[in-house]
Amino acid sequence: MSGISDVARMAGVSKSTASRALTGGGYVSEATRQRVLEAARHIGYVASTNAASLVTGRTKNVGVIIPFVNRWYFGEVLEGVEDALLACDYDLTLYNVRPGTPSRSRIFEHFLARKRFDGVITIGLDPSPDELDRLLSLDRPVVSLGAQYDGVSSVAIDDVAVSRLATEHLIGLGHTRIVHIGGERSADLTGTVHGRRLRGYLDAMTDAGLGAETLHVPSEMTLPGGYAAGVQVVSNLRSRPTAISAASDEVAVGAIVAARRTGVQVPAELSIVGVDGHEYAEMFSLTTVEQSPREQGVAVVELLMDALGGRQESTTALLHPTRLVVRSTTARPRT
Amino acid sequence: MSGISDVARMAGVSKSTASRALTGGGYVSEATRQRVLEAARHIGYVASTNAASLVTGRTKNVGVIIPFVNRWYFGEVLEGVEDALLACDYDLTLYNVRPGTPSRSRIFEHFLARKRFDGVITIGLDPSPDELDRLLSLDRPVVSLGAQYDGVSSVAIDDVAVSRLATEHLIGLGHTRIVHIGGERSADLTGTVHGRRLRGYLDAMTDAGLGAETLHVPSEMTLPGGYAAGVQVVSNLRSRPTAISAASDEVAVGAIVAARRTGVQVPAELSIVGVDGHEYAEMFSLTTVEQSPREQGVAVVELLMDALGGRQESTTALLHPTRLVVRSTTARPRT
DNA sequence: GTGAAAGCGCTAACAG
DNA sequence: CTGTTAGCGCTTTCAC
Repeated sequence: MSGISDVARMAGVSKSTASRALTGGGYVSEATRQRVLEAARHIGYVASTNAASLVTGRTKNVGVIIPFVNRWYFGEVLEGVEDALLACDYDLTLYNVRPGTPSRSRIFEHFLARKRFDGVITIGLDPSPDELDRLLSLDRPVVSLGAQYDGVSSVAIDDVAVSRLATEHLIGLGHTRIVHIGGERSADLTGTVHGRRLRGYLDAMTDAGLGAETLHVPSEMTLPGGYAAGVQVVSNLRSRPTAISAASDEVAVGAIVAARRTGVQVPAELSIVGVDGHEYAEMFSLTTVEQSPREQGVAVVELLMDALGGRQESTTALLHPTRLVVRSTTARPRT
Repeated sequence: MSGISDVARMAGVSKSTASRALTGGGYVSEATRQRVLEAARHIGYVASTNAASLVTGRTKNVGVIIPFVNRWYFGEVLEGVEDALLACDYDLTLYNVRPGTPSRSRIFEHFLARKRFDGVITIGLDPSPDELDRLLSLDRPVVSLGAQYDGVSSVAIDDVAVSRLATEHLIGLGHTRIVHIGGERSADLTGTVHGRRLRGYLDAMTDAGLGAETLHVPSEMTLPGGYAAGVQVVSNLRSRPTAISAASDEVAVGAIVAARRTGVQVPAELSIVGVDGHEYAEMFSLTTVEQSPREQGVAVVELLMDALGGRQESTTALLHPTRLVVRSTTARPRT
């Protein structure tokens, strides 16, 4: 448990000089700096971030608020964020706010208030007005990924465009009976990811003159969710579509599994396209629009670092460059 | 940014009395306590954990070291740990140490040394001797899940028994050509999860007099890993087994997907059994030995809390109660 | 360039 | 039961 005074004594300087040499602030002669560094290394000195925080107000820690850890997209983003944060010498404190759980409110009411971080990153968060209030009243920079609110810089995907692209791909192949799986029944078509993706589908259909053929089957944005919806879609032989536009890759994979269990070949008899660039896409012959969640994580950290580095006013939204790569395994409808 | 002195002033008491009332240490008259609490609530006072840590030495934070976030088992455990930690009023700092990455060494060498936690939880960590050294020299309680080292309390699964059970289930159905997918080629059969699971398979086969029929196809413990191995196993028609014992559910699901793409029905023509209790098991008709990773996460937090609460000597290993529930969808071999 | 002193916000003896 | 007095380990004016 050696402190900075030990280092100072060993190097034959005062605490303040040692501090300057270690943190890089103020003037220190090169010779002295070396001596201090050497001493620190020798006794394995590591500054108590705690004590430093107390005086500087900066914690070298950021809070990450994330609704799910165990969904592919979120897990992937989290790993990207962690990596990028480490590179900047920041620790990451995890706040897992699963919607509707008691821990979610405890986090917003209690844990965030401790302000053990210099800034906050929210991943795909859909905050209630109250939650948003608390977030903003933290008086720390907040950046968000995949959602936009006033006063918060964000990295955003153009969900409408992305989903539209997926749907247009299907239309381009000649499909007309295309159903969309994902989102909630009466979602607003702007405020949520699945809502915007539903919108992209609707837009594409309408533009292609297929507005009347439109069908939306709601589902949770998970693999089991996609499975359940897929079972429903495929089992109804009368209305069975020739293609499915899924709101996410997990949903799409679930739908594929459902189709296969029912004996429907994918993509031969049924074409399915998703959004995200899931690493399992290949295995399931899934056509998908690539998004690289990992890169999104890195991008949002960069944005936060900007905010921490003074640029306080940047509450502008930044559109993440979407790589619109469609893997071409989808089939034309049988005529 | 109101401090404890503001609360004290408002309640008409001294800082120390306010502190006692707030933290619950020492004697305070009920009347005073109420007055202080009221004042604190009124101005929305939240103690600076930082300052408190500086003097008490306790951070109300624990570090979680985990090699993967985006594998089902790990994600699930992480969510369990987070929940349990919140319930104890602890923050969770995430250290994602993917094997072989540069960030891994940076974490062990640099980040852990900051000691911003009261204790550490390692999840399925396979530390090098050097890493283990650093962990132990942290001078903080360390508990582990799924691995055992000297000087560290742990929650452990009986991997050998679990895998043996899975294999015996297959044998009981009448299978004799059973291959095991998982683990590395020359893994030691004690030090790693996949090694022990391989061992359980070998033990079961040997005990059933099938020692000569033994076949191990190595794979990464992931869905794509299981897929690749599954393709290999299924495509070799000559040696094609009638059943597969997989080292984890992800591997098993991968193998199932591989089999289906090759036109092999599962479980009709080929029986596959895994270990973990994956939530997708049902969807893939996977027979699995249930483990509830989430509960394991909770258990390991309990163990850490014990260690934090004084019980310093408890470096004993604790066996996690394994729920050996086999979902019976597996089929007998065709005769 | 370097050192002395003054806290950051809080808790923990120790008297009263 | 409550107030006073010291610091926790570090950074930061401000003289020198």
